[in-house]
Amino acid sequence: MLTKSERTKQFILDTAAPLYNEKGIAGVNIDDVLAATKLTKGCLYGHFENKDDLSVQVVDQMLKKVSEKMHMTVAKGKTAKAKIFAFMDFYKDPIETYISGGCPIFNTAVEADDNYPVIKEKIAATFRAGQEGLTNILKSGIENGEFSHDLDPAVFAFKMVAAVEGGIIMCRTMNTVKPMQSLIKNLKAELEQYSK
Amino acid sequence: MLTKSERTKQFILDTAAPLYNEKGIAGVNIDDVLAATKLTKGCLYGHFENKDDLSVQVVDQMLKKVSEKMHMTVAKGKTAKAKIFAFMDFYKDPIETYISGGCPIFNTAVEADDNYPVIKEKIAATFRAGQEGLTNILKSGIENGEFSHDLDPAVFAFKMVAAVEGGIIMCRTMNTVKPMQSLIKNLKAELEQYSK
DNA sequence: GACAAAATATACTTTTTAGTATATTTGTCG
DNA sequence: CGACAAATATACTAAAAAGTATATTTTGTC
Repeated sequence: MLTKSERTKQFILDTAAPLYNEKGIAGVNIDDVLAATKLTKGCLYGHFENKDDLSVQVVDQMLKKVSEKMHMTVAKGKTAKAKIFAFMDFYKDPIETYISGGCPIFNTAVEADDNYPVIKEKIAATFRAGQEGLTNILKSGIENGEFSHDLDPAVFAFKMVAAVEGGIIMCRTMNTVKPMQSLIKNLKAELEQYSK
Repeated sequence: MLTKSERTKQFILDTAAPLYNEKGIAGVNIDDVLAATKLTKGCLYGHFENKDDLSVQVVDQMLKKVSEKMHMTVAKGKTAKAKIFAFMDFYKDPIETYISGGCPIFNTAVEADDNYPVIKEKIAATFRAGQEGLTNILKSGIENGEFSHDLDPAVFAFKMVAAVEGGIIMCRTMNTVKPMQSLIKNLKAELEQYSK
């Protein structure tokens, strides 16, 4: 069982996560976190050295959680095609996301880019792992005869993730889920072209 | 000719733009802008009511400039295909962008999403105008026989922008331009499939 | 169930950032 | 050229945010 301290720390991270995802790292301040958690400074600073420490840990956890969740979702697919389709469907509603504020990977990627090298590197690792995972699924689909050899796994994996994630941002801004649904349908059709 | 005051204001907007694009709206503070412009508070506040006013005008101008620039670039293409290819090539180097920090539309879209409704609506309008413009180019390409009727203009336009913009963010984070080059090649090939 | 240690709350200080009042300079036009 | 208005600089105040010292409460263990 977790100790009381560990549970509190986890509670802070969980409660702060959607705040960070919505407002961005620079947009969150300690008082926001205190208000959301209904804790006090003494308590917060008992668990985190300073704001930066909190930020890094929150983002770190967000990245881990979404990767895990994505992995679980994809793993449920029995065939390579089913796994890839499961990935596409993950954010089929880009407005009501499982964590409020859209995809935490992309949100933090944009902000970390020129400002937080440590976080940026973690996101890069997340991207690389994701690309590798999806590419391997597509490769195994080619090997087991699901897809033709004309499919370029790495290129399709990149295109798919870039399109879906870019689509999330566009849909959220324009406040409509429609284009995302068409996009997913189109990407699925594109992959079907390579099905045998 | 512009008055001295107008020139100073424009200088502030131009100098602050890359700062905003890199650090985000919440990440920029007045002192950053003063340091970059080498002006003083008295001067800055003579041109802008407050920080919010400055932020809105900077973002507004960034959106206008990038839209204009994009429009010019696309307009140079003689055929529909050339225009679409020109769009894709616009950010073919996602790291050394014409304004430091990546694409200002997407950068601000992510931050404005849950925080700045006024700016968010401006970005939404920019997206809609862009989608309409690209869709119309594709439509005219179908009408003049460049592309087959199997091409869905609106869906391809969305997919292309989403993929390219998403690709920019991924490439910047992973610090590589390679995947973007493959992506553009792939999107061009996809469009070629509909060429007659 | 008492006691030590850990966790949390309170009340403060420090630092950072935004904003303003006023002085000085600069450009423009009679 | 000189006056006057506009533009800019200086030096300040106000507000917000981060961080800390210390008191109090709670937790887990014997």
